[in-house]
Amino acid sequence: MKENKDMANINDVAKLANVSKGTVSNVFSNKRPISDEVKDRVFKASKQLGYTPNHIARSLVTKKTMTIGLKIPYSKNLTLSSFHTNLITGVISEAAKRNYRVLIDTIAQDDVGIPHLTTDPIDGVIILDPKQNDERISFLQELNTPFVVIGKPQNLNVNEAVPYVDNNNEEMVFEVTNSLLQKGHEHILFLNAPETMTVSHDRKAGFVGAFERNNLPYRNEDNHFEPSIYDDPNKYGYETVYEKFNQENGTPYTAMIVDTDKVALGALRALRELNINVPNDVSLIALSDDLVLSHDTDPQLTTVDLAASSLGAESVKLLFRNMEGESERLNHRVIVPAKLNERASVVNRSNEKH
Amino acid sequence: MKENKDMANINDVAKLANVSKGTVSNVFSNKRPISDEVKDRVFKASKQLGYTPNHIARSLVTKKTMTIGLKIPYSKNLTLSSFHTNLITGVISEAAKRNYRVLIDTIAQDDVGIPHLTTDPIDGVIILDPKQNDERISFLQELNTPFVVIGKPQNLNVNEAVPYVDNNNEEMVFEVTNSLLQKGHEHILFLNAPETMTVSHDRKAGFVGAFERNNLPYRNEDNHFEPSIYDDPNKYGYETVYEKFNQENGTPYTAMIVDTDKVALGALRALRELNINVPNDVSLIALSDDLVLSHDTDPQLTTVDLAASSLGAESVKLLFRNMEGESERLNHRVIVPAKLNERASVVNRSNEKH
DNA sequence: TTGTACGCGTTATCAA
DNA sequence: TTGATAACGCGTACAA
Repeated sequence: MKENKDMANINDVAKLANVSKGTVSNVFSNKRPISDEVKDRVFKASKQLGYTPNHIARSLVTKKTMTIGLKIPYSKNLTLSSFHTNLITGVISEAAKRNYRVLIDTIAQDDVGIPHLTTDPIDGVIILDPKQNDERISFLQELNTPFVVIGKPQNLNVNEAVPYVDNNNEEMVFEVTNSLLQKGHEHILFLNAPETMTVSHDRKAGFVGAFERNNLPYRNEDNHFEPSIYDDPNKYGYETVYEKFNQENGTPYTAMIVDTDKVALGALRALRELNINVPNDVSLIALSDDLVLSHDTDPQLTTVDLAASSLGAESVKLLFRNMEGESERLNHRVIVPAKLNERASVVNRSNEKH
Repeated sequence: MKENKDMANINDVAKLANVSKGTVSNVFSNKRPISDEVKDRVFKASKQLGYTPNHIARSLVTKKTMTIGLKIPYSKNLTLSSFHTNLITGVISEAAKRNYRVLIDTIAQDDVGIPHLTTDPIDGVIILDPKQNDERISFLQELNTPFVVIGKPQNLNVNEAVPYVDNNNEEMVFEVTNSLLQKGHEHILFLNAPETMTVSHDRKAGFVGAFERNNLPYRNEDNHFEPSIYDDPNKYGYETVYEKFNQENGTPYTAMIVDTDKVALGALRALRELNINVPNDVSLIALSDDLVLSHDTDPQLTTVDLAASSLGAESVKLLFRNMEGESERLNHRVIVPAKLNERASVVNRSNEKH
């Protein structure tokens, strides 16, 4: 009965079971066949001593931790959106299929550029919210740590292909914008993500492209990047809409595309206060991931489902391909298509008797 | 230029900088003062070789991983609710304050009883959703791993005090029920959590207690435990309400308390289809954590905020007190009060002209 | 500061 | 085939 004593180790078990260290090791790792009789002795001794193989010592020699990292940057306080939640779920579930677990590591935006003082106890890492010339990417390449980016990396200083998983952002916003233009909306406001995020440029390209395709004039102020001052997306939606729509001479836009579900909620609130009806006065589409939420707004929100869970799962798959060293021959890029869910917040103006 | 070679280790650096291993170690860990000149040599050599201290080797000797585990059981597929999300946020943020990170470990409900084959590379662990006689608790005690339970553990086979963090569930449901009774609701339906979860019994006690206090009859069918068949809480709310309220002779209840926000959404949907108005026909209160959601239902939902983020943060604080060995003298129990947010989904029947 | 034992498994290599 | 032996991985800590 060694109670408060330190845990038993492999030597104690070997001694008690009258076998060697190596045999105990093989019993637990199944690397070599062991006779049932010996196995039994070892298990009995282990149970008696309360022995469990030490994960750390094992990792030291196998160089596997059975863990992948997930690096989530945050701006001021950590707040996980439903996009994050779904993405994390996808990562965890896919990792679990391979008996891997997920180490969540949050970093303040300001610290993104600072290298870690020690290597992480992980076999690979998924990084979120890549910024232009994101220094995390060069660090990881130096350390030779397998990694995958969620979102489109734009590192000009890196010549190798960076593996990443992303939505078809340009195409997705093109399609959404195009469908609005086809429905007779000529003035569309886009509340885009912050300019520092690479995704915002793809989306802007799709937005502008749709106007060009339809031979309609695009004005630069129609694309509105989120200013960095906001840490509350709801507030961003509310204040921006209030500012843009609080005008004497009618509503300047007949449709809006907004970055996230939370921005949409803020926008809805502002429009309600301004007595602007959705969808009759203004149609609204959110690039969103919270399907529960969108069903329970009034009106039900037309959204683009970003399939965050798939993004997470695909990033794990790609990461494992990298970890297995197949990276050279494989696609470095996985595109997860977004899906338009049409609900009640969009109206067709062509049919209207305006 | 050792590129594809293995990473440099402490010996390589020591050799190149012309110092001993120990000195290099101290330069990185700051355990002993080192002259600036030597420090500089070491840093230069490290940079040249791309050396970073190996976290695993360090853990092996310090016996610290700077990581805490978070064990989340799931029933069928892993789905993280907003309660989980907030809780995780609280855990991560509080851990980050101490330079700790969080290893998320999900376990299928069915596997809760199966011991792990190796010790986890963590310094302590937080476990969620304790069940009656949860075997994880005895395992952790055997392994001497510091742990904290979120929710009330009920292990009859364990005599020691189990440290846990919980809401004041009995009191909270008592208050909520009491306030409804005071408002003239005599028939209240409680869609409780599954009977297997310890929390459901505390809540039932508060529910029943409020009837007793008000000298009103409590009927056993008024407390409805969630059957284990559901893995979708929305469906649970929808189907149960449909079944209970789809009757010829008027609505059998004038008020409902439901377990989570998602159950509330399902309940709202069913009531809408049954043409039962909330709150005029039936008042509704959700034991919920999603403040965004509750603002955007129609009507806005009266909820009890479970303060999941605080639950997470407090559990980390308690865990650290345990890890520092102070457990003997300290409180093993932290209660995080829930907070009633009154909104539009509850009506006062005493004032009505019924 | 330096040298060196140490922690705890794994994995050749060798022996039976 | 199975079992035993010894070297190894990578820092830390303590005596010299």
